[in-house]
Amino acid sequence: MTTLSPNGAAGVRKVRRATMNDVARLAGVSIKTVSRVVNDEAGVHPATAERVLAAIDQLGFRRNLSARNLRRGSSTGTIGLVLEDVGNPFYSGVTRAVEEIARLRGRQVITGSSDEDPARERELSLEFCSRRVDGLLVVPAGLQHGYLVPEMRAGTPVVFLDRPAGDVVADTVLVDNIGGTAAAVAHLASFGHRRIAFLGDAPDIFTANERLRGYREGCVRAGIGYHESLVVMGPHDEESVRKALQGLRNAADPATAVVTGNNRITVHAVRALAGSAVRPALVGFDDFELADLLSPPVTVIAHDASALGKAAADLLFARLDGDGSPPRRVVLPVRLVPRGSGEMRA
Amino acid sequence: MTTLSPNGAAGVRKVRRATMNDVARLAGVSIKTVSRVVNDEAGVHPATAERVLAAIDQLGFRRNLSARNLRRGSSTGTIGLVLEDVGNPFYSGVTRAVEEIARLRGRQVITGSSDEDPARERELSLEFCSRRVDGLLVVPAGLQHGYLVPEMRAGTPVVFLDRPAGDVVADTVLVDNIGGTAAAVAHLASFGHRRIAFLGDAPDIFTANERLRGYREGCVRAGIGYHESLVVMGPHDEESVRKALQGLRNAADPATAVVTGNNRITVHAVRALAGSAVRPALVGFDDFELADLLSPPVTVIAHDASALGKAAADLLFARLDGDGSPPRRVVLPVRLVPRGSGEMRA
DNA sequence: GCCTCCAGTGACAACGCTGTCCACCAACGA
DNA sequence: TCGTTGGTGGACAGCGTTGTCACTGGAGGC
Repeated sequence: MTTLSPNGAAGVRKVRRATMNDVARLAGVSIKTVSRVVNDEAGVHPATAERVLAAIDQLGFRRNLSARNLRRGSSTGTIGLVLEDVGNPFYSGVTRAVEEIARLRGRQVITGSSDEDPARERELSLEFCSRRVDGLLVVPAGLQHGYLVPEMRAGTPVVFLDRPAGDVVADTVLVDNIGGTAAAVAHLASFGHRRIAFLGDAPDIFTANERLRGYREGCVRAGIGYHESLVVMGPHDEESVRKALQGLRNAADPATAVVTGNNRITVHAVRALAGSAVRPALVGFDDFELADLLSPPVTVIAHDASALGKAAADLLFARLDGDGSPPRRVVLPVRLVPRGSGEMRA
Repeated sequence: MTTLSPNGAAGVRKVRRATMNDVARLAGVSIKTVSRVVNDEAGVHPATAERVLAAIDQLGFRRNLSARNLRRGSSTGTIGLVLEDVGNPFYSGVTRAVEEIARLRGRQVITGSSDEDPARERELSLEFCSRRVDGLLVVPAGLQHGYLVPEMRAGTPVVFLDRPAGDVVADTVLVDNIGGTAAAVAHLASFGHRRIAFLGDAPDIFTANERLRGYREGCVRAGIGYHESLVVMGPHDEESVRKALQGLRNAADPATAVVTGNNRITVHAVRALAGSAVRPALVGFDDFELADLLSPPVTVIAHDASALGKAAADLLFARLDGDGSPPRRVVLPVRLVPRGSGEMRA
């Protein structure tokens, strides 16, 4: 059993790491021979290799990948992933899927959360480019991505996911936001609902806006008309969702059903509605764990975080493999999962 | 509005990126002057700087951080995070917290999921070391970490989190697993429960084992005794949890309460119990979203993923700042959140 | 007029590694 | 005997950057 303090002699920091040169000196061979051993190249006498390996072991040598990649001009073996918040279950699912694909291709993933801040998104993306990532996956926070044009032109493929880039034509993987909310409205209307409200995120967020469009289309198509008074958009913490629902209930002609624009809003709504006797029907965008076990359960528009991540990563690697076809836009389908969240009118 | 295909001339890949040399040639200055401009060093004539910046812009130059770090021998500005699964909400919370601290220190985070596979954990950790991460955060999957000793000795600080390292004395941040399950048992016993079961994960997982110990201690302390027949340990998918619960219910002296060993098991249990008329009281380890909105709500032992990530990252950066004190073991407190999940006996 | 000083600039080496090319030494056939 | 081959090993350059140091020319002091 080895037990060792991490710092060797206490207080000593920044020990110089052993280099191939050190190994070579210790083994009494040239640095090139060490390189050959480390890279499993042929043409080294077994006895020599043995000596080199012993020296490597003794010095705790580990080859410096930066130097190797610099010299070989080869890829850094890294891909960058910029998203809104790794802590959000949806994006962590995306991250996991990307990691999985990257792993199959022998790449590491370096992530960063933009927190919906365009400046931060830009900072992260460019930082990753400076690190010479082989490719970049970006969930756009802002609307301007001209700053990535030089990077793309220089050969770093970029794939946008969940939202499109603002002013650049590039590979993009989206989900069918419009179809989703339209289906939600159709679903509710099929149960006789005519006063269907929409609670969405800030309208400058692409997905929020698309989902509003889908909602509107759904209303028109269902013949129940689009009424602005039934729409509340904006940043949604628990309190504002509660207020919005209150307003919709107290109106002259109250809403009997609500469509929520993303998982956070849905959860806030569920919490706000808990315990109240008269509850509007609820359909939420994004599925979430335990939605089926609430009472009533929550009908949702489900889309798959890992499918999104996988599609984007696959596209990125296709580009890395030399696919030079025109930029693609992939739209992943969504799926209505009916769970009976009060659609049946009393 | 700039619109540009990412690949420039279709099909052309791997364009050589502009280097400082290219910029220097274009601007008609020496490479060193370009370096000075890029690094905001004093002593460059404004007009010269202007020319250089124009060239940089025209070529889409971005300094190569690998080369820079190699030359300066300075940090790579990266820290590695090896965990079980970024897709798990608990670990994604950890990731987010680590990212946050890293960001304040101007570092990027590179993550990898081990999937509870020791070989994969090792592979990821060593890969990160080859990339010369400034430090490493590891959620151990295995019990042997001697492979990290050379890295630690070479000056890469390593902090283990959530679980301790197997055979290395090193910085570790844990949560109070034993205290947590003990408190859960005490809580249930205070409501008169005497037949309290425990459903835990595979016992070779450190946390699972600790939580079992806490459960046992709690039972003994509450004077209700420890009965092996009330304990089910092992890999837990939904089906096996369902069967275990059935077994506990159909026993001669059935359990009236259940303690579950982690969030996944808790969720499976909730699902298995849904709809049944007679339900045991339930206390779960790990809090989870919407636990309060289930009926009945679920009492939990809560611990904070972001607190764990933050504590570990803080410790790592303290080491990077030169803290050479002996390895520390930090144990974060847990908190019982009573929600009334059937503790009251009928 | 001469010397000093300084702002502005560049030449060069080196970070750790690998690709290229060449040297050396046996053993072999002619 | 010589040239040739194959196996083994090393010298050297250079990836893209920065630290060191030295050079230039014009301003200013005596």
